[in-house]
Amino acid sequence: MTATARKSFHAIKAEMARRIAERVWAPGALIPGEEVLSIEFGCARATVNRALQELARGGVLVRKRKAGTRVALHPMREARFVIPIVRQEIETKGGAYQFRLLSNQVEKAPGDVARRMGLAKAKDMLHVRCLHLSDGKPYQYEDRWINLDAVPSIRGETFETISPNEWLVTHSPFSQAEIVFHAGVASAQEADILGVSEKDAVFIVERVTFVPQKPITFVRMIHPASHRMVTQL
Amino acid sequence: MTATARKSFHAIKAEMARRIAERVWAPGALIPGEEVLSIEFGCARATVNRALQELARGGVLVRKRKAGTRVALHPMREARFVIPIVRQEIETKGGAYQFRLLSNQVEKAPGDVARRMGLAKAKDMLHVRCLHLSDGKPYQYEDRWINLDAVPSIRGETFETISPNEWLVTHSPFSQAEIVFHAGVASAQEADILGVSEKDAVFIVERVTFVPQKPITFVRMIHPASHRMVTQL
DNA sequence: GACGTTATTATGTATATACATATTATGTCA
DNA sequence: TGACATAATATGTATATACATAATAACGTC
Repeated sequence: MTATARKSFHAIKAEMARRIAERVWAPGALIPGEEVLSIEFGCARATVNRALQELARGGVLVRKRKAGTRVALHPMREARFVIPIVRQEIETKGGAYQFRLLSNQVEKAPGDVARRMGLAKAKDMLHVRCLHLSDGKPYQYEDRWINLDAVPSIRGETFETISPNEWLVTHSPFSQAEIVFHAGVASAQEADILGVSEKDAVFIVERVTFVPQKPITFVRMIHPASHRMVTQL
Repeated sequence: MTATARKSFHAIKAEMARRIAERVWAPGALIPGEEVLSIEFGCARATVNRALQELARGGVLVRKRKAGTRVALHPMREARFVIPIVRQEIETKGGAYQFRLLSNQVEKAPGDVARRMGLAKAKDMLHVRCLHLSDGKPYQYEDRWINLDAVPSIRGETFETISPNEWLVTHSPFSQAEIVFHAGVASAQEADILGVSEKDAVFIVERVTFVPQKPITFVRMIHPASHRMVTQL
């Protein structure tokens, strides 16, 4: 590092992160304005701005017009999870991916499913159930309801070579989603499918996806208790 | 309203997101270069660049120098979770927060805890256990090990008015973390503390935080099965 | 045709400038 | 004093320009 400090916004961001971590800038403290910082770092205000904005997005800074920028008092740090398709998730972990279609038919959706999708009353939907395996062992049981009004072209699909998961991500991108994670107990049927004991703990992910104003699909994904969802930040 | 009615990068980003969602730009397809897009939208290249970069960060676009920008083939969408302080989490949900200190002493850390923190051999650490309650009901059982070398000033703390969680976020910001989520079964002790039945499913979050090269704390947070972790995107 | 070198090109970043916008601080008048 | 209009200010965004960088395409040599 030469006397003329590196001035890429990455370096500036790192230096500011260091100051926050080492409490040079204490939690809650007002830090210098962009103008001042740009002079200190010997760069343009836009460069400082970009570094500050990224730190603010990460939750360690709080910015308000006119009021200035301050170090977050309660750093509500945010973690980012990638939401891959199951096949990729398994293959990334080094497993051999397979999936097994368990059922695929049009049915009247139960009330709670319709409610989760924001629909006033139950209606016919495509109900697809399948099991994803890693190295031959059950990895995830997927129980999915698909709104045929939103994705009519899925009607004839047999899902013999492609899983509904993958079909949907490549044929019907969504713009909004709600994801819920929780722990639960395996029902008799679920335990049987996943090859675990009844009443065993399972890791459950539920996801509803939408295009503006229109629900596409509700899916409940169930993993054996051995599953780990990991993230770094 | 034409596509070029507004030219803020937000609007441009939204328009491009729409084109991706509606498959005007199909998955895997190469989209026009920044120069071309800036002409189409009637704005500067920098504006298009910002919109494209944000979409790329969100995972719907993949950019490579010289090769250009294409729509992600397998949109590894990313979800963002805020990691709030438990107290905030409870209060945000409208609960009355309380916490109860269960134990607070220096002990030799078990081997698996030391390993999780990247330490070669076990050593003395501060072991703090406490229970966080929402409206008087057990919400989270926190079992924490703190590396006294990294945070020596915590030694005398009694945690009578402030939880270790809150003490650490305000006194020792971290720069890296690894977070693991999974489902498990409550041990007899855990079940007793959380007020659930033994063998009930529980939602477990484990987190190790570091300052560069130095582990600060390992914490295991256990929620009753009724707990829901929710995110939108 | 197989190779290493060079040119080309799309994105990445920096800069000065300008104006927009939200919010606070200030001043005025009843 | 209190309500309300007005000025001041820090951040937010847009723009034209310039150069950096990575990856590909083109080329020439053997």
